[in-house]
Amino acid sequence: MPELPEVEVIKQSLDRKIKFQRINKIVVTNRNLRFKIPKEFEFFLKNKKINKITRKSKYLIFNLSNKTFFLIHLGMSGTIHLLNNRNHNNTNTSFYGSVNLPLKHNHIFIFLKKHQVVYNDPRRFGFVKIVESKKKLNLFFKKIGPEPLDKNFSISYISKNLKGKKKYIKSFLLDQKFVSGIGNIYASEILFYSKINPFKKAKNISKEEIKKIKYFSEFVLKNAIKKGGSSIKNFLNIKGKSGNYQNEFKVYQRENLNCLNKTCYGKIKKKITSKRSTFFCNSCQK
DNA sequence: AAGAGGCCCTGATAGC
DNA sequence: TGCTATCAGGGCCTCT
Repeated sequence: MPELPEVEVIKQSLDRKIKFQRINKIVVTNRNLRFKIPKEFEFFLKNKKINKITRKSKYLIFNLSNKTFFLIHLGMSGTIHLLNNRNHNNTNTSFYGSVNLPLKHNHIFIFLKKHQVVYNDPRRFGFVKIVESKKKLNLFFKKIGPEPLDKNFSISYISKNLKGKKKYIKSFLLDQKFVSGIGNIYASEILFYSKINPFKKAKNISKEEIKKIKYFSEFVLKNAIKKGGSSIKNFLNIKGKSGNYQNEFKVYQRENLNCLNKTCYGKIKKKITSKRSTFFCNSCQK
């Protein structure tokens, strides 16, 4: 579900609300996420203070008091719910008095002094990870490429990686080892702004096009963050509010509609590659 | 060895 | 109404 902007929105509000609180208790009701939650998970988190919450690509990172870390990846359908202890009675009813916690698929409950953090994930493609040191954290993220917002995502880095590659440019944008944080929605959107056909092979992407990819990757993600992320189905920030970026989509889920580029009379097409829908204008994306 | 596809899982929606 | 098929914001693993 969530790509970088949605995770960033969650990160910002979580950091504001639960920073400096201590973890009093953990309850795991289903350990079978993408990876099985290890036995020592609860012990690892108990009594640790949350110093701050950060983000790297699509991962939420809880920075804990003893220089350890706790990561959450939301997969396709994961959501975080924050319950305020003042407004509920510990029986999963409501938070902030208005939005209900889903009835099913609440797998992890983290009890803090003032709040409860609840991890919900119907499809269970998400996962959590405990990391014992900064060194191990760096090692883990070594497998993952720079974000579009990162200065390492440079023209020369992109050129070097695309060189001679037969893979479609869209697959590249989805490859987290090359660039991290972009998912299926924003890949289509970025290529539309860049006027590049998603099925163009990486080796045929020109220098000018690389510049556009770099520019619009950052542009699209930053805009999406500003709008509170995209809410397609069930993305809500921790206050239960949906994002607005879905109203800005130029191609995603706009199959057979007119191209929104004012000078173009094309229609938006949908094509599947590696089981993922790809949306594009076959007239102005060359 | 790069790159495509299968698979993990539940829920919403479309079509008959 | 009730069934079946298809599709979803992801990423790891296997096969060619």
